[in-house]
Amino acid sequence: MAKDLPKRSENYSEWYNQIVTKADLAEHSSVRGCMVIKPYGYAIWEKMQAALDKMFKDTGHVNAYFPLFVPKSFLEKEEGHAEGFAKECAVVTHYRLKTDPDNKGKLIVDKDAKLEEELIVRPTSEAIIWNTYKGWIQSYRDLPLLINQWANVVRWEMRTRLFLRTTEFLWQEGHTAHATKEEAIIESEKMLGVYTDFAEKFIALPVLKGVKTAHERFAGALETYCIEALMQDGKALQAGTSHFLGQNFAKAFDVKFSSKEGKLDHVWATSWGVTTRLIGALVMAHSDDEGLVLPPMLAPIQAVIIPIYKTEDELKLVSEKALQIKKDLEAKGISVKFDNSDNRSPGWKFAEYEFKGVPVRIAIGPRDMQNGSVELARRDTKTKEVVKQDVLVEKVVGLMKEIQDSLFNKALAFRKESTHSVDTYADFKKAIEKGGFVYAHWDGTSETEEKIKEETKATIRCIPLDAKPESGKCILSGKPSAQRVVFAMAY
RNA sequence: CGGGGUAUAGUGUAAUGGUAGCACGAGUCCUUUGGGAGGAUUUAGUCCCAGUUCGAAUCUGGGUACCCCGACCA
Repeated sequence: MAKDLPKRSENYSEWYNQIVTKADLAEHSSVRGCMVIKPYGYAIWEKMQAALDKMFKDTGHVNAYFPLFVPKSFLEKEEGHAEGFAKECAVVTHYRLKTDPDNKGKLIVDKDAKLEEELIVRPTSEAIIWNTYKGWIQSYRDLPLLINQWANVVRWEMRTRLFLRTTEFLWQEGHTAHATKEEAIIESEKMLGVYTDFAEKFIALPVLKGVKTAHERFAGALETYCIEALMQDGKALQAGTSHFLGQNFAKAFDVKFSSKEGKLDHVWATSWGVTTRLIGALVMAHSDDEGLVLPPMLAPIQAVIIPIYKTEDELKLVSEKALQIKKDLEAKGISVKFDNSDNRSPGWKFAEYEFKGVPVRIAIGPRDMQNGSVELARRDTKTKEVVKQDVLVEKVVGLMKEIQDSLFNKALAFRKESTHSVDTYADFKKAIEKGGFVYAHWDGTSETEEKIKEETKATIRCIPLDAKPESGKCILSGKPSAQRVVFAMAY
């Protein structure tokens, strides 16, 4: 392997780091904890954005944009929220620099330019948004208010990893206001459903829907819904969250509406988000020891055409055919790259596009010109076949769906074989050691949850929404439990 | 934020305190092209700031960044 990629089985985290950097998705920037998302990685994000944005619009949401800065006093207003985020905030204290009189060419903070009130770089936007919503909502006629924003946020993390956890990251955050509790709960569950559809249909990643325990709940929420995915190393990754915020923010920011009956009441809120972390999930879910594997629905390049030739004449003939194929495929909505660069050998190109996870490769050379064929290779299974040119378009269109489905089914099968149910603490420890999702009974207390985390490092990923009630005994305390919850080692 | 480690050309790596070298890459030219082609030639580097020394990539102090292990987390 010319890229010298470590095997997943030998060093999973190094394998991940190298795929991200060598497939040109992202690199470390010279700013601590921050990454540069490179064009190929950003193209994946743009495809995610396009798909999600449509799903949000289709469910009645509109986009808006709120400021990057949050006055400290706003962040303070919702107590739980403030406590939860205080430890990881970047704070702006001054608004001006000046040249250093003692050190020419250097800039220093101008002490005279201290802000009256510090500004927090948003770790999330509830505070600034609810402060704004106060002016927008007076009547039940203003509700529901269904707004999303695409933005960057900053959370000052101790340890960072490309896409999975960086100091600054990109996301979308939906913030909605409703007249009734029921409607807000329906909204937060609906958006969890949107995330589930997106994960399964686009990322080809099966996810568990559930609610977080009190301990893992979003700061300021009454209920946090989540989708949890399983990565190939057996660790869980939270892929999206949706929060039912109750009236906490409405009360903190005094957002009231008058109902049809003329009664004043605080509105009910939700917020929900997914981040560029999804790109990390995508990499860890499908890629293999040969590099990145992208599901067709999110691949920036869905098919690459590589010409093979010896002479100029051959190149001309092959190019004509290749361009025709490109046009035909594009007419079917498939994004195609024809790589006719002459400074790389075909072999090099094969390896390169394989590493970058392009789902389908079409090679066409003089031999194919004679036979009316092409060589068609798929990235996920690494299989090749020779197909006739006249059925190629149809074949590739079919492959897009086939590869997408196959990736999902493979991930689903992996999750199935990595999911276990246990009834004793000893079995639990063994199962956690092996990795994967572990269903076990839990007595519902934070004490038990924390003790299990201390002893095994496993956390409760979620209380699954679709689980059947099943009475049993808590694996640690032996106290009664009404249903199993999902434990795992997590990112 | 605590413990440990690392920092040399675009990348990866060498160099007892004494001429900074090698490979890959990149540029140019020629031959090549059905699974990471070959030759010729050119290119470029000691993380930053101090200190010790006749002399520092090498020793000392400080800074910064990255990696690993913990605590925190989308």
